[in-house]
Amino acid sequence: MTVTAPDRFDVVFAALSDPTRRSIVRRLADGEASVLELAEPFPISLPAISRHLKVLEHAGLISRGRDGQRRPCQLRPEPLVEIAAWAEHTRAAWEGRLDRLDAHLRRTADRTPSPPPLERP
Amino acid sequence: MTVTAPDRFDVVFAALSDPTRRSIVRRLADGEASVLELAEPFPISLPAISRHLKVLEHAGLISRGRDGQRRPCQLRPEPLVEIAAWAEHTRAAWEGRLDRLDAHLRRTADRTPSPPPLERP
DNA sequence: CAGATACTTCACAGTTTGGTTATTTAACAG
DNA sequence: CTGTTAAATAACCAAACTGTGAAGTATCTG
Repeated sequence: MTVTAPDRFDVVFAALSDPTRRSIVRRLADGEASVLELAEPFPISLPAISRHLKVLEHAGLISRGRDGQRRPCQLRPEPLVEIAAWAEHTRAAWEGRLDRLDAHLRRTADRTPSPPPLERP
Repeated sequence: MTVTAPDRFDVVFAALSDPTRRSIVRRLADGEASVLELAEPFPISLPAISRHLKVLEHAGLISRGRDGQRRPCQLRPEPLVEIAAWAEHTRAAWEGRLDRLDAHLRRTADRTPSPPPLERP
């Protein structure tokens, strides 16, 4: 049983690759907001915002409610946690490599005064 | 001076939005590899891999050396750290919100048996 | 009912992306 | 120099993405 969903990563990373959408996500971290409120800072049309929101929703990064004629958006942090874990896990695997561990030990374990970068003629 | 580069996030998230490229990144976490070695698991052409690698390089996720006629690729973990930090920071901001803190306290602090969702006729 | 407000959906245009095959460059092996 | 291997580049194509303005839907307001 996998802890992380199969391939929502595709759509989550894709969703976050757009600056407008990242900005919206950051905005929603401060609390829910309506579509118009979210659109306000951006110089693009409302339909464009609407589609950005659909992308974010499809990625599981937001959920939308209904409050009268407004459709308030809420951040859903789970995908953020998942991608952070993925990135961290990958970095950790990289850091755990023997060769790099080796290099790291060489740099830190003894106090040899940092071997000069082997100047070439 | 900013620690994180201005908008490499666009290109980093975009780079990671492709499953082939994520797979390559994971592979490189286990150590450097040549283009042919990286291409081996995938059913796509070598030029396609080459372009994937260019995308990853442009995102700062890999660097490439030269060893004879091979061009070994190496993972560069910095962007991974940056996006993990971004995601975590965003999640932390969300979690820090008063309303959610409030809700959280209501759920945990006292032991009221979860008020039924206010059924509507 | 007739607006007005808050969005969403539609139809279209320009750009980007991910793949292909064919060609080219670089380094090694005889 | 010749051939082979590793990889990059060029030219092209179909699909997906991001924007637009116009029209449609849903909810409040009078």
